[in-house]
Amino acid sequence: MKNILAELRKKHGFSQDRLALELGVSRQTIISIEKGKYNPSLPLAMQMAKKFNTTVEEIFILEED
Amino acid sequence: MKNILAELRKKHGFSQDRLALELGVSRQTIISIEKGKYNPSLPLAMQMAKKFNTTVEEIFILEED
DNA sequence: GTGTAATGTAAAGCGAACTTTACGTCAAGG
DNA sequence: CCTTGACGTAAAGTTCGCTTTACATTACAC
Repeated sequence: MKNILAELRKKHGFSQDRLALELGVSRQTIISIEKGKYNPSLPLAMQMAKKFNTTVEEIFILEED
Repeated sequence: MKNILAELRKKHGFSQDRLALELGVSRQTIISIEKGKYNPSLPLAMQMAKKFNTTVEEIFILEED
């Protein structure tokens, strides 16, 4: 899974810290997801899509196994 | 989080067993998600959307806290 | 040069997602 | 009847998502 979260976040003028706050998660969580260390949970992914007025599929790219 | 997975699955003529097989997860996982016991991981949710030619947002409904 | 904002790493701990195994129910068909 | 398919529950174990804390780096302001 790749994602364009960092790009989207910057485009909307958020710091990692502020985004974390608004999504109700820790800054570590944002960093780890942006860096591809792990995938967000489904509800978190959906909150992100909602916040940036887009869809889960546009932020996260499903790759083949 | 609510979801219409069971409905979609039946509409496409899959048993829980067969869907699990095609998604590469256990039948327990399908049952638990349909019953709302827990949320799927993001990649699993996206595979489901892909399989049913729809989007994550149409299968899973984000609720407020 | 000292502060402070933004980004990053690391590690320990907790609960959630998922697996495997095993057993129970109920309906339909032979 | 008895089997077989589809659905369900339960419990124990592993891995992953997320938290908290603490510390390092870079860059820009004053």
